[in-house]
Amino acid sequence: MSPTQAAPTVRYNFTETESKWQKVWEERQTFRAVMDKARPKYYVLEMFPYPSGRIHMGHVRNYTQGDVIARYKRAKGFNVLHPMGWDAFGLPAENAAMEKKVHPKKWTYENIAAMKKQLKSMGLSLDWSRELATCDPSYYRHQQKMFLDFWKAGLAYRKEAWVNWDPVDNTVLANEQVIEGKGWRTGAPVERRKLTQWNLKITHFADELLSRLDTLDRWPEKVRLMQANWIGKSRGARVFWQLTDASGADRGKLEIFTTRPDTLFGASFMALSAEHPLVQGLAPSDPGLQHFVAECRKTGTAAAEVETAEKQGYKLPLLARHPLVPGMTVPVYAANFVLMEYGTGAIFGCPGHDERDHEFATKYGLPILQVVAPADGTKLDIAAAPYVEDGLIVNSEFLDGLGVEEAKARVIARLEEMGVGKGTTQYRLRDWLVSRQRYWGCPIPAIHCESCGVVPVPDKDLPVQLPDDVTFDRPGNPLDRHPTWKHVPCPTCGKPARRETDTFDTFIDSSWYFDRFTSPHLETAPFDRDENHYWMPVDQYIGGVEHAILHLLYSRFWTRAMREVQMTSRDEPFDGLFTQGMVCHETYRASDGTWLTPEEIEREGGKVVRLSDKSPVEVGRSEKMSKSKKNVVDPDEIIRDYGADTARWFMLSDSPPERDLEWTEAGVTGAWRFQQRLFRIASQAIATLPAIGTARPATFSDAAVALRRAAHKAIAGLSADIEAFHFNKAVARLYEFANTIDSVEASDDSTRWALREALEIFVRLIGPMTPHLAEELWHALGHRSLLADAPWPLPEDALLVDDTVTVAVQLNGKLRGTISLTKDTPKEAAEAAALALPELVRGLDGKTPKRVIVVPNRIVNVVV
RNA sequence: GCCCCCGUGGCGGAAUUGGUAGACGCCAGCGACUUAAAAUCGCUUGAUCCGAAAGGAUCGUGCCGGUUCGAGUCCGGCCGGGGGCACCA
Repeated sequence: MSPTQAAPTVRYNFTETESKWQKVWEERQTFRAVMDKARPKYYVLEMFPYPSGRIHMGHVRNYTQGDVIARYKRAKGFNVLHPMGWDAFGLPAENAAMEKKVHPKKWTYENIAAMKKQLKSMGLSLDWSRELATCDPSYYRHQQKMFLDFWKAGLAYRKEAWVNWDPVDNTVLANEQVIEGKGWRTGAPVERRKLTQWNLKITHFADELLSRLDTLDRWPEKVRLMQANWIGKSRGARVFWQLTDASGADRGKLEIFTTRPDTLFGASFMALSAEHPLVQGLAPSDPGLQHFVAECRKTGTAAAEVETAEKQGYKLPLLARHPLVPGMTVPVYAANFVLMEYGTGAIFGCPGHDERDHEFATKYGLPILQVVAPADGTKLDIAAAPYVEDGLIVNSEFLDGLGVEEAKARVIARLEEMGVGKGTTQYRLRDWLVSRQRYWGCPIPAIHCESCGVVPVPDKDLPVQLPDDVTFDRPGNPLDRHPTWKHVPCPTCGKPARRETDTFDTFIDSSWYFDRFTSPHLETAPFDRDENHYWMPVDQYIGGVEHAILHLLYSRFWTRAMREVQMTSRDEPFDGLFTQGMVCHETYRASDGTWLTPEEIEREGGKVVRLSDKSPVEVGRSEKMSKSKKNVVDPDEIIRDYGADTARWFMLSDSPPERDLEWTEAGVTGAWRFQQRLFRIASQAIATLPAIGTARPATFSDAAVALRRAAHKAIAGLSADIEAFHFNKAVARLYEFANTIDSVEASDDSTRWALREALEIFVRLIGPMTPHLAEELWHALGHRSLLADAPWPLPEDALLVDDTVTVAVQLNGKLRGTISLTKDTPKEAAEAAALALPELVRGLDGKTPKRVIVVPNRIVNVVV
């Protein structure tokens, strides 16, 4: 297109334009979701943020992806629910209270206000009327009620157990929140403490949580695998061993769990956890054992420690009678490598076929028996190394000659017959420990009474509200030391009693917020059944992979718990899940080793130097943006300098959304230039376009047809890309389409008509990604309605297929050239055309083809 | 240790079911416009070799091997990077 003479450079004023359209969307309540059973719904949700104070680039990426889906589905005619809220309870608020002397509530709500403003500047198609914060009593009162229902149904219980204690946050942690022996937030090595704590019975659903993973076909394989491993199902057997003391007197039964009952004839000792009740019972009268138990407790659970820790045992004054070999007894040990939490806290040692047992037996001079032999007859030195592979059973009476799997079945049958064992399934998953000794969380609605025990808070007294007047001048739980809050009469007998001062793990808050979004203002129940039934499940959930186990498993559990108490009939909360990658940036280090922010450096030639004194800077690899490495870029500044559309466009370009994205200055300016270029192309073209609604020409010029093909193919391609979360490909496709539009010479009426069509399509296609620019251009094209309300364009099928195709011609699989053929040219004709290709003739060098393979519309391969 | 994922130009990355490897973008280089710069526009850009040029040849998707008319894609074995779990019996 020829620019008008001396045309001033058209500049797109994003600041003005973006706030203009944001205001229009807000005034018209464009994105407000209302239940309409006549229309298909689509629920798009991004994991809601913790109100830390400012949004970061990870949020920008997450919400941009969600917004593309939401706006696209909306244009496709779905009734879209796209809400936003705040995961507002949690420790940072308490830490701020201690450091900055500001109340957690004030701190949290100020952060929410600041972040809401930031999110609004991104131009997200959110229904803000459904906003919620989990720290609001109007939210957590329902949570307390649900917990009481679960308690009544036997899904919540109190138990004394060895638990993980985070010494920095001064609270217990659930198993899922201990990563490599360290607290998930603090990174401090966790300690073992024996405490009575509230638990939710997630293990009740272990099998279902595992088997239903197979049906979640719109979840990443990786997440399903991680959950499956976490649940950790093992088939095996429980075996009962009769215990005696040295004199042969009966000392009761010992139950062990094993996944290798086939090796039972190889048993040479029993090992019990130091926390096993039997050991605990013997310890008081045995100072040596007491000392051993104390030593075991000291050993941490950190990976490095566990790896290097030597196997230790303490021989108990007991013998165990082999259930299948009359007269045979084995010694019984307390051992440091047996976990109380798994199985029965006791194992039988088979050193011939287990690494750990082998190490233990070698150390204590216990017999090492071979009961499995390699199927190929290879002789083994079983004293030197255990044999853990598959093979045939030997030295095992009725099991001899059987394969491992068959032997397992046979021995279980025999154990059951004799009443000394049974086949069982064991899970690695433990119940969810939900008590936290912290203030800024949802109070657990229970009351401890000396005579009545632990009693639920009556419904009429809900919600149990957090008191505001608390102090943070000392470590520990402010609720516990509050002068009056915990002192209440027992609801059952009326005598003085004590309120539970622990609060819930904040992962409970996030286990049902998606349900609450379906009727966020309902006071009488967590949600309206009808609304919930219409909107749920979440059709597309988007968030970080770091919640693969934690939040996503807890939410799946909570949904089932609600089903158990008849609140819903649903099994699964999230139909589709997408896990986005992190936002990374190069790291910079000054010569003195301190980290520098991207603003503190500059590039001079090929060198990177410090802005302040031009000293050299060491450029490190790209890592996740983090305050400690200072490699952060503030979304606010990007939006101010380049606009929300540029930030969004860059987030979607280049990197596939599930992979990590490297944030670069060059990438952002590139995205910005494209916004400007688009605006220019469109603005210049619009002057030459026929008026809106001009009748479609009867015939099209070749140029017009080519443009129309490009436009309609772009619709089909882009739709497919968005549905598949291939945003980077969608962006590339839009670049190509823009290049095509830019190169058009609109020299006749049909081409000008096609150009308007192409621009209108283009603007609608970029709508989900750069909504402000798209809305502005839509308006400039002459539309009076909002692009946000415009339907997605429909491609004309006839324009999606080409009438000529380029076919590759190969000689022995190597490309010699290409030929242009009409689509669906018969094989014979294609072969003839290929054989006539000069490059092929030259390559053939007079030889006769032995065979010609023709793949229609694709390739002709000539073999000699 | 066990389980899983990923290795494609200077970079981010494309490439239906095996069928023209490198789309699109970034960076870089050259040129146009300009007094100049910025902005913008145009061209070049996997490697090596032959040729003045047009053009041509060979190699090339981490490495080795296999299946196939044909392999980035499938199979086997290595090497490298990342993630999850971890004394789970």
